[in-house]
Amino acid sequence: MRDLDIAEVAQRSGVPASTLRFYEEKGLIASVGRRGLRRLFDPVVLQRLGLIALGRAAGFSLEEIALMFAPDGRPRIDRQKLAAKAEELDGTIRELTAMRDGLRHAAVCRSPSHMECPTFRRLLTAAASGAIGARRKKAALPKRR
Amino acid sequence: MRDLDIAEVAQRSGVPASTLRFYEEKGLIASVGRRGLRRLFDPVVLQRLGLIALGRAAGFSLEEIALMFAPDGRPRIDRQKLAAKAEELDGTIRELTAMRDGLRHAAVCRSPSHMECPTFRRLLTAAASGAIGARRKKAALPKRR
DNA sequence: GTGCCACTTCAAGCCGACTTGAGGTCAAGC
DNA sequence: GCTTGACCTCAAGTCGGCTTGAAGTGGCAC
Repeated sequence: MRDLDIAEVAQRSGVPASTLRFYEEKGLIASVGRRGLRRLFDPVVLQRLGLIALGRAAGFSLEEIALMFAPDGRPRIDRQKLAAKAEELDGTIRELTAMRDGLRHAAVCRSPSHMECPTFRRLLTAAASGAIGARRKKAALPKRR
Repeated sequence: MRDLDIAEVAQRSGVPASTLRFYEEKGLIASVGRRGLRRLFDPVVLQRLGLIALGRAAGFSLEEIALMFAPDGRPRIDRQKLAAKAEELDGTIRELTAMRDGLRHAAVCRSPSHMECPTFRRLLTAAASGAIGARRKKAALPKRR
């Protein structure tokens, strides 16, 4: 397949051109050349963008993701890091599950005020102790066209 | 109990003084007066900080949390919002669970490269489709002294 | 050959939740 | 009464991941 210009990559990947330039600047992707000023990308960049999206979804930072590609551009995915991230996710899942159940209870609880509900108060204690202190970003909805 | 100065509140709550001032500015907490320049807080602020921590842990923004207190300062917690947040968490939990399982598999997978592993490729597809696009913040470790 | 306009660069802006720093004040202990 | 230093204010900085805007360029259709 022939090389793609940035608009084509954007269209096929769903990643905005501005983000592609940003990723190139950060060394996450590379263009194979130019036609005039315009970047040309090898179609293989699409797979790479997929890996980047996966890494982001798994909670890796762009910097961490960058380290997962060898200088030659081949993925060099570290199984230990994957396992560590899986463990991290597992912890987060447990916290979120506790929080979800607590919220669900609080939402239907018949105590006159939340302050009098033991379940709510347990949540409060847990939050104060930092046991469920994970701060999460809102899911940044992928802008699919 | 007598009023507390900001250092006492910080110490008892684990919330830095700078954050307490910030929260006051945002209307999340209020001081009851001053001794000279220094803020004095009613001890009830500690409970309030607990609620704020809980809200943050549940994924509410400071702005949303501010709306959960009536002008008189009493919590006015909306059961619908709690239920909605619980649903949101539930979705996140499902995504994270899929991701965790995928990562775990990828970490032990015997395929020569991740690209040849069907499980990994499935994850890739899911991430690309936005089905698991939740971006989460790292848990901001509570600075307990 | 010339006009269009999608691309280019570079700097700056944005978001949320705070933190940091400079410079000022004042209650309390000596 | 004077020093001390913990507090005060206000502005600016930080972090990550992008987006936006102004000003420039050059390939391609006509």
